Amino acid sequence: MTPEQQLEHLSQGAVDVVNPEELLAKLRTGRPLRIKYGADPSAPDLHLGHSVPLRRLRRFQDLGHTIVFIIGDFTGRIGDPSGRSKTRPLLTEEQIRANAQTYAEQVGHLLDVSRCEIHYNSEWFGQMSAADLLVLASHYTIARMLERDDFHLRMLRGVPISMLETLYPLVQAYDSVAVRADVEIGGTDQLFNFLVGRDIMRAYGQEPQVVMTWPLLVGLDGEEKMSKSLGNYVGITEPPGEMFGKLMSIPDSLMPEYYRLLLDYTEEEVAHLRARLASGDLHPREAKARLAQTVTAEYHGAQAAAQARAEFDRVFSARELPSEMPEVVLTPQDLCNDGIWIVALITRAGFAPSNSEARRLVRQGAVSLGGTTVGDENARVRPEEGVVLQVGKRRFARIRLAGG
RNA sequence: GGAGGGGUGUCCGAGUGGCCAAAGGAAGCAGACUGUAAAUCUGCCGGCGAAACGCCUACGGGGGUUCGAAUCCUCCCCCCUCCA
Repeated sequence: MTPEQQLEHLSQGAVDVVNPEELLAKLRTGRPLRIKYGADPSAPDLHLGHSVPLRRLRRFQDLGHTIVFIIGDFTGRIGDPSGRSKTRPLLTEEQIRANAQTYAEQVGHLLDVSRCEIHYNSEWFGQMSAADLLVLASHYTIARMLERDDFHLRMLRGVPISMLETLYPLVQAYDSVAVRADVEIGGTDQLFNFLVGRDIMRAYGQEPQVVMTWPLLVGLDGEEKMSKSLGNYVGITEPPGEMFGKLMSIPDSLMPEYYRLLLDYTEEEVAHLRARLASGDLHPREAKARLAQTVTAEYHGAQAAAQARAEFDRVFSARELPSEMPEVVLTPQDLCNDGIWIVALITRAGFAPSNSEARRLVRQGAVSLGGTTVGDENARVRPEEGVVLQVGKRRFARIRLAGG
């Protein structure tokens, strides 16, 4: 590939490239570029949102460039108290190592980790003196820091901003200095931080990194960005069935975006997809199933993905029982006298966190045993071996009777 | 340092002495429908309990006033705004 072609290939779908000429110049040197990617040491559960930039990193890697992961263990150990509602728990060194390990494993689904450089930013911040930190801080101004949209809004809304938070962008920027990054990539929410990186690199006499950002993947709710804390995510290590099912639950309106960010559809291809959906040429359900199957296949292989799809059709379209389900073992004592209380059975199966919740489910007609709805919350039941308890549309368990 | 405002359920947010397990919204769950765990509509949505207009827990934390407090007093912790 010529440098021009590489530029084209690498920036496909990017929102910001600051700036393309610099990247082209770097590519023309022919040397492997150093591509920085910051990893959060507190979130070892990678999800499809992370996969968007990770897939871009793969393109860089495939072209022979060097991926430099930076694990923010230094900052992770300080913790940021300003998170208002949820104070982030401080991480110990062991936790961070463990997280980094799982992180690497998960990234391994998308990249050749053995060819990546991995750094902990405590490598350089651990040595840094207070004086050094002040020098770093002197290179930036409060006014510029508060330009950041996030801070700006918080100021307007009266939401607290800690001093530490204002230091974060600088710390992150200095990471770029430490690893001599050529390019830093991430989500659009990182644009400001990345740009601070350019300024700080200049301040330390380095050529500024090229900054590239991609859209944030919207979560399953179709509203907020995908994140673990919002619970609207698909983890990349989730089993095929879960992954497929979760993807089938996205609002129809989200499909084009998912095709674009997860399947690398170009604008033209996305437009074509929209057209086919609008004309009725392609059924939305079919489009979503293909999306779900393709994504699932990327992490679990084509066969597992096809199975997940078949299973989904079976349970939700044909309303049949899933081929596999957890078991609940009942002992003779559980069934003593007149059987087991239906509510107790539900909580035993783990389908409700409290008796009250289980009662509600029964009242709402969500519970069935062996295909027969149990509508009386005070009912006592005496299930046979192998009978299936179903709660709602998607929770199933097979009853097993223990010997004696 | 001074003055003022505020901390409510998973989240946002009303509530200023009993009618408050606490309006409303979001999320979540369930039912109907369907093309799916989409969309839409309806219901539920602290716990315990056979049930109760029953008990327990809950409105930043402690103490107090009162027959009775999310609501009043007091001390403490935390946050915001303006001034310096």
